[in-house]
Amino acid sequence: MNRKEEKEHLCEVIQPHQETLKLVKQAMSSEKNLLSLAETFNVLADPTRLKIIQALSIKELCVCDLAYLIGVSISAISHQLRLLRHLRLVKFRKEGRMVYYSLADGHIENLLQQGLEHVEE
Amino acid sequence: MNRKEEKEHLCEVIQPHQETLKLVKQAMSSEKNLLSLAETFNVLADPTRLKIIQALSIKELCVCDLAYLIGVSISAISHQLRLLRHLRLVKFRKEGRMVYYSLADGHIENLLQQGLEHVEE
DNA sequence: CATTAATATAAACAGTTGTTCAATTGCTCA
DNA sequence: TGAGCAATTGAACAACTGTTTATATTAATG
Repeated sequence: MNRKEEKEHLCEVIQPHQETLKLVKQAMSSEKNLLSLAETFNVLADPTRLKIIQALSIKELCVCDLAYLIGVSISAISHQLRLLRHLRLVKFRKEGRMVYYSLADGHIENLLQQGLEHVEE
Repeated sequence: MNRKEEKEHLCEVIQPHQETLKLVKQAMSSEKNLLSLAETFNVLADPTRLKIIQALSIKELCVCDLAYLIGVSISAISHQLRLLRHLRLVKFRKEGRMVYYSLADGHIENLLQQGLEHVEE
């Protein structure tokens, strides 16, 4: 009747799995870590950002070089760079009216590298 | 005048960066690999899928257990499982009217593990 | 100082994504 | 066989994302 308390276990086979659930629950990472990890992977889930990160892992580059190299508009690159900047994954250096970007964080570079090894098999 | 050929290098400082661009271009992964890698990371970019994958990396589970464990509806879990199935990342085993899922691919488990190490620091 | 070049930013748009709701399948057991 | 349950599926919807277009900012250059 009261459909408010339906967040209980839904299937009827509670007994056999109760133990398993307890076990798995204990072994799992914290909600906080999992959310944060999902965010990190999300950064790498877009081809443009992936290319930016790989390019910058090779060499410091200006916005225009990145746009040319990757083949998208300067505006699009600039938007992605802003995102990466806010996540503190890239840093920049101004030289006259040009802005040179480079990676600020070794972690993301590692993840990219490890991902590539999986893909290249 | 002819604005069709604007896909050339847009900034004027072509000379100094031409060499750099050639260098970086050579060092970068193929378009195909990068797209495929972005797709892989994309699977891990959603908290629900991340939790499903981690849970299954610990133990085989039925849909209902996953729903209960992760705290989302059975339908939502089932939709995500279909996606993971199509990507051949999970496999399943039917037992009566219940379906037990487990990981089909060690790669994704490795990536998850390596990601966690980065986050947990 | 006016102009032009290199970025940055804002608003808008199309495409995608994850969830919910409702209906359905396939199985078990009485 | 038919009632009930686990899981699947399709449609619909809201939220989000990446790009474009247009405009602004800042610095060199003549």
